[in-house]
Amino acid sequence: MARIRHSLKDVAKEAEVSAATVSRYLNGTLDLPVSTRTRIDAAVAKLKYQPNPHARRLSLGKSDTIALILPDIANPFFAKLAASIETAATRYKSMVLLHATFNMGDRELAALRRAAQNRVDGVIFITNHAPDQQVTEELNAFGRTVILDEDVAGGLAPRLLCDNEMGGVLAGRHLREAGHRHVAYLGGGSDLLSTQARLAGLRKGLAEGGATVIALSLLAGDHSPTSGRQLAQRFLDQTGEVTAIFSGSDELTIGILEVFKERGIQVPEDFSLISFDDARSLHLFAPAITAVRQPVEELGTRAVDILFSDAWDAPDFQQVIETMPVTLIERSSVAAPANKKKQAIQYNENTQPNGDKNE
Amino acid sequence: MARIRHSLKDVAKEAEVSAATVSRYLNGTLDLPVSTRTRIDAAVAKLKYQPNPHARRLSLGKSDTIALILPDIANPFFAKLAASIETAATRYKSMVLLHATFNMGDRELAALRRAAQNRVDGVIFITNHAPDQQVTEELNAFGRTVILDEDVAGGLAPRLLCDNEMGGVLAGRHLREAGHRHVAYLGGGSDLLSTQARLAGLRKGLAEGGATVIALSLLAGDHSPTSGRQLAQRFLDQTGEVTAIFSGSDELTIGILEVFKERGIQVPEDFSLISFDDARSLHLFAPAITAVRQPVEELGTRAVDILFSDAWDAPDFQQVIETMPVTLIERSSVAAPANKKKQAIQYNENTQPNGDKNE
DNA sequence: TCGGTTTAGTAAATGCATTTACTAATGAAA
DNA sequence: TTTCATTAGTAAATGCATTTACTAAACCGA
Repeated sequence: MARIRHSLKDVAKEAEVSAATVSRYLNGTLDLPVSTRTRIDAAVAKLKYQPNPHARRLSLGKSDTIALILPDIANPFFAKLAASIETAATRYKSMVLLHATFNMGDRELAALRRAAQNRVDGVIFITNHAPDQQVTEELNAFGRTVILDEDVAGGLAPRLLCDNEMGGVLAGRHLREAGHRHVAYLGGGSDLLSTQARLAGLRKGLAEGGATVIALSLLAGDHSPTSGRQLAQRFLDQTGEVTAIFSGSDELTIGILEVFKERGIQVPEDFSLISFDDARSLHLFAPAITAVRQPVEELGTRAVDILFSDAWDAPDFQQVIETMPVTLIERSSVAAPANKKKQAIQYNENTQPNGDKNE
Repeated sequence: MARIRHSLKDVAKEAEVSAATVSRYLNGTLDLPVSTRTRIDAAVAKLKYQPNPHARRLSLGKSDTIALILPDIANPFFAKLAASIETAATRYKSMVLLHATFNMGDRELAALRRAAQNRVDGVIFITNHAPDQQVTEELNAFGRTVILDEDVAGGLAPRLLCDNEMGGVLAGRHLREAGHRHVAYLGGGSDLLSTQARLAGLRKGLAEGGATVIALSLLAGDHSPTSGRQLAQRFLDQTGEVTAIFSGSDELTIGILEVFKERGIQVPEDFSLISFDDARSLHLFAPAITAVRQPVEELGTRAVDILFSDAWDAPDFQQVIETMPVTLIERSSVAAPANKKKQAIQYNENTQPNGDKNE
């Protein structure tokens, strides 16, 4: 029942000094003789004084708060990211305001506006689609944003991404070493820079050593099990010679596995599979799923560190792109390609032959 | 580059009225003739006026913000809860401040204090351990808290829980019907009311129809894979006649399955298993895990509705306990008990751990 | 003792929206 | 014509911490 709130003025009266004195003493901007100090301390203790944060923020124009804008906190990858961000923010005595956008432009815009309006100390922005111009503008207008996980074309802010291309390379190399030559990438939208980087990496990894490979890419709008299901269905309708799948996220993998399970398709017997993110408990899946793991924790921590770094005035800080390494976690979803005769495929426009070195 | 911020005064000057007029008009507390209205609208548009939220909050003493205090946002169950809470809060034009406590009393205390200090409009409090007195006091001192998911003894706040006892009953009944008579509950601390309710339910469900049963309970401090591993290890050391396990959460289930996998123990051949929460993709596990599902989404939405309901002045509102129904999702982790009385106890120490631990 | 420097503070302005209590002017009814 | 009611507003107080610019007094050295 700590009902009555006391203000600085009350403390000042109690300690028989001015409010300014109390404020400055409490903020360490004023040295005082022991006697005064004692009186103020006593008054603070007696009245259980705690500065009113709203007044404080009004006065200081800042909020001890950062905004975390992300597609969906129920997605385990973002949940883990959020966890490490929250923990890191606590170290900077900052609180975290959560905004889920579901990749909808208007929500992204609303969240950004709200953040700016609230004078948050910084924004961590994560999106899974190529945001429209308005969003980018709002983003750029706000001074202190870190773009995390997915690049935003035209965004004027430091970026922190995982090494998407390397992820593709690791997957491609691993599949090639298992004997695969025809691989499908089922992933997020083709307008995403991460998609492009991963695909490029995949091709590179597959082609290492001069193998002739085909990487088919089926792309979906978002990283969700629902999209995964759709992609899996489309994939099964036009699989051709493909023997392995590189999935763009655990979320997609879920959908893919669901469809496979329903149709009685076996991994890795029928198709090998590599996932991306490794934020779910893939090691307990049937079969345990091999995946490219993003360094989730490090990404979150580092994003906050960047936000609170004092390099923001540096000339090209808004241009900085930082990349964190990914690792391949080998489990049981990759095997040698099945030796099954299938009908020849017609490649549609999505199909891109790659590599033509000698062999 | 929306650099210059304009205040109410600027708008007033521009529209040639007083600040009070603008404020009252904007807040709908003042009817104005069209001419004045037009001038104000024009001024607002021209200056792109947006009220300074800090000033607003200082003035109103409220914050359009609720605090969500939970053990760990990386836990999928809480992540889903957070997602539905955030969505619901948005409907009330409220933002969500995230605080992870890792079930540590001091963090809970700090988060609660911070919330109170920040004059948040409400708190949703989730804990997984029996909080100490200080926490309970702080909780009670704050006027508007909903206790979610796990009861807090002595807490003066409306509670919203799932029907834990019914969860136990459903599990017990299902296991009994499969032929099990000796079941172990591996769950959270015994001081948790949820644990007691589930155990009671489990016994009830097992005993229905007059069967003689034994429910062994091994309890751990927290709902984490690490605890799950420990419990599984302890369980395997003293399993006795037990043929089935009821796990207190998906998190514990993860740990249990990891240990089983390492030791080559099969579910459901060696032991049947039922999990609680169903917030992970248990349907893709090997085997697909039967689980008691909590209505996560409804819990989150309802918690927010309670927070913003206007029943807070009602006499016994602080005493209300609301319960939501759970459902049993049958998958493939429950089978008839193994017929192996003897070998149940001794497991070869030399069994090779093979799976990787996630993390 | 003069001039300069610390020491120990303080008054007042700043950040800004909200709300209460009030006035001035116009119109309408008696 | 007087009076009441309505319309169209406004001044000032409230919420509260912070910071700048300043003073009064004590102290120190020459």
